[in-house]
Amino acid sequence: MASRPPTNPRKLASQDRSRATVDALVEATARILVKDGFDKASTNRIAEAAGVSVGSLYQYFPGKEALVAAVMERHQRDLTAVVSTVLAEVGDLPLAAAARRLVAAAIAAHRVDPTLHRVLAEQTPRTGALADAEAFNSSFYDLFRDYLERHRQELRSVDLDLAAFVCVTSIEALTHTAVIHRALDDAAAEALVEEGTRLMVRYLS
Amino acid sequence: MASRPPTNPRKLASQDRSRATVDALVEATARILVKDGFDKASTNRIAEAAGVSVGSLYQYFPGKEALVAAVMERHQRDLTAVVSTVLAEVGDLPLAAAARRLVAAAIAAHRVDPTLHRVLAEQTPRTGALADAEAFNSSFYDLFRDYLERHRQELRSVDLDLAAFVCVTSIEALTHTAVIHRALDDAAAEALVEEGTRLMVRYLS
Amino acid sequence: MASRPPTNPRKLASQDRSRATVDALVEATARILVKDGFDKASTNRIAEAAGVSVGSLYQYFPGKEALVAAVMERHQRDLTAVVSTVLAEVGDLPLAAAARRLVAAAIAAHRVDPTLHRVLAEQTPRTGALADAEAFNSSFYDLFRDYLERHRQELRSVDLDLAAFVCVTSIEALTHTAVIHRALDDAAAEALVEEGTRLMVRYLS
Amino acid sequence: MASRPPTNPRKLASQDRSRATVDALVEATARILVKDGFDKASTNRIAEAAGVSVGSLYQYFPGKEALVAAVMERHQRDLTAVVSTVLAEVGDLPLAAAARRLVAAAIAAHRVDPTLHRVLAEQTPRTGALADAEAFNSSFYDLFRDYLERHRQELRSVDLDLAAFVCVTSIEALTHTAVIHRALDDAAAEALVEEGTRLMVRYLS
DNA sequence: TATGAATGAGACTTCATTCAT
DNA sequence: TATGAATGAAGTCTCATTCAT
Repeated sequence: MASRPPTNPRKLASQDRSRATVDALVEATARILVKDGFDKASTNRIAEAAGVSVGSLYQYFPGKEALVAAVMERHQRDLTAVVSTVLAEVGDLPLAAAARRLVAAAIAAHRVDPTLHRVLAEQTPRTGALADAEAFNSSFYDLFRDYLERHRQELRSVDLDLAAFVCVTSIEALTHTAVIHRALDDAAAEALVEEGTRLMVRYLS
Repeated sequence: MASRPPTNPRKLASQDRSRATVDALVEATARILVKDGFDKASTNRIAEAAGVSVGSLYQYFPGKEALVAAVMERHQRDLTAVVSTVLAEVGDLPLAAAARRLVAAAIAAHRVDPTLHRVLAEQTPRTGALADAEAFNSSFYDLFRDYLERHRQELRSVDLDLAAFVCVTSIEALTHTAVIHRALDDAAAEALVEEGTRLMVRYLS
Repeated sequence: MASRPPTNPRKLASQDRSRATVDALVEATARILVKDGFDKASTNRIAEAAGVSVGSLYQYFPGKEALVAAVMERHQRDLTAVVSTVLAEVGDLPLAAAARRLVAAAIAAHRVDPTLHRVLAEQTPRTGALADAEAFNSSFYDLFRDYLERHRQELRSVDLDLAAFVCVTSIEALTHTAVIHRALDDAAAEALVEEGTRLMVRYLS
Repeated sequence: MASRPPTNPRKLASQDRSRATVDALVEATARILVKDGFDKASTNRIAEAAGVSVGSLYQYFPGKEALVAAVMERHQRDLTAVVSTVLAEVGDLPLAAAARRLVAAAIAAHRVDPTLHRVLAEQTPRTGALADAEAFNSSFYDLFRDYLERHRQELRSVDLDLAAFVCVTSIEALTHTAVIHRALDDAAAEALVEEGTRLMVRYLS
């Protein structure tokens, strides 16, 4: 067997290697964030945990902030995945049924990686590059606004942007606070879904 | 009888001096927090801004965290003052009227020192001593629960603790997000009061 | 009963008070030295432990060094008391008997306040004022030289100063090292007395 | 065959650089200890004297203590070299001759770097990591015990461990005190050798 | 004389970032 | 491109000492 043609694969290998390094760095950042908190997450420690030299770290990220931002984005993607899946499923359901599923999904989303979520929410200064990651729930607004738009006839007449803002902000605050600051057993979660659903439904209709 | 021993006056002078130093430090911390953000608020800078030596700072506060906690508490006291005043005023009003005033009060509270509020919310890691300051809105829960208790007959049958949690958390999130992340002109504020009121009233009745 | 004549007693009272303060400070210094070591013995802590203000401390002692020096002197006085008592008792005994008693006394002396002794020996920098307190065993040299002088006829012909130096230094090192760095049970102490005695006696005769 | 991968040489260069930094730091520590004493030996000053940044210092040593410990070890190695050389030379000589050479060697050892020796002995608190360096003369015990073992027939019957302890401790104290606290001219040194030898020889036989 | 608040030099240490190899 | 030794500004904190009251 001859050796594989070198150029393309080599480039690919190189790209893969880059990709792997980037992933390892983001992964290591998340790990340290969860294990030791934001303050202890120094670039040197992250590089070491990623099995990479600090020099390489700076090859791929302009600094610590960028790494944390990457973690935030990845986390946000994970959450969005949960929510948008549900939204797709309930797209045709009437408000009451959809609302219930959505509140439940919000709780589920907050349980994806609660420790990371907490560190990101409580210890990470929303400054500089991180300030933008603060655009946080913006994808949820959009997704939910879409739903509302398509179910306009079920709603009282209302500014959809405002209604989406009110619903998303309230539900996110409710589920966040409940999951992060209270021990949320199944019964409590059930009650929370109940109340959250009522809050949304009665507000919108 | 001989003239009184100078002990008491002396002690008082001493106490005043201490008090003045402590106040100057807390005040300086707030100023720097607002002007330069959490990260720039080093103990040396705070001491300098307070016109006091670092040594004195450490005589009264174990570190930066304690200073920021003191600022948080002071800020929280200010907010609570606004809200509890209104709650006292509306104690006898029916739900709909009270709710409107309360939502307005929540917005007013968030406008007490918005920049400080923002820094505290966005840049201050809730870690160590600061983690407890996270007991944040607990005074609001209590105050509002009292109101609900006294107006029970206007409400559907509901767990008051849970209802208070839902209302306070939602309204606080709504007003916080609106004031902090959106430029809230008077019209928008008016609309927000409208929506917030509706959210609460319909949820509770 | 008339009040006592004021002048003299008052002065005395004052002197007593001074004396008491000085004693309290030295005592507190020793206590902290033993409990927390030299590094933790700050003037503020010493003053507090003595129930006295820092200001007063500086009224009586020029600084931390002076306090430690006072503790050293007091300790040295205690040790000297032990040794000189024994030397007085054995003044007329022949060398062999006297030597045995003296070595035993050296061990006893090292057991007077072993922790303080250790702190003084191991943690206290012999610098500045403390360097002189280093004149340490000088009183022992003198006392022992006296003994040798009075028993000259039992000794080989030898420079008494040199002989005293050799004996005192050796015995002190032996007992110090044994007491401080080894757990010295009764059997070991007995053996040490035996060897120390032999060392001295054979050296001198 | 392609040219060898640069890894090894590079690593070596790296190692050399590290080694040089470490050496410079230890050397600088010793220099400052000698010139200014223990108290003045701050990490910043040491780093500066070594022509290295503080950061580098902390890359290799956890703190001042570790640096001083390294100096102690190096010094101890130097002393041991002197003594063990002589012990090797006199291994076959009879006690009297060997003893004389050993006492002389002890004096010589104390003259290797007397100022450093003094600083280490008088100003360096035997605390934390430094407490262990206190294992100080243990190598001398071992070396000397070996000699005694091989010359057992020349000795009275005696516990070799105890005898080694007595001899090493005494001679070390004698020479230490003489070199450090007395100006030891040649005549005095000669007399000291004489007395030290007598002390050991008569004690052992 | 006593008090203790205040001082501030300076010690220790960390960490984001650079750069020679 | 990777490496990791080196950098040094900057932050945290302590403590001997002073001095107004």
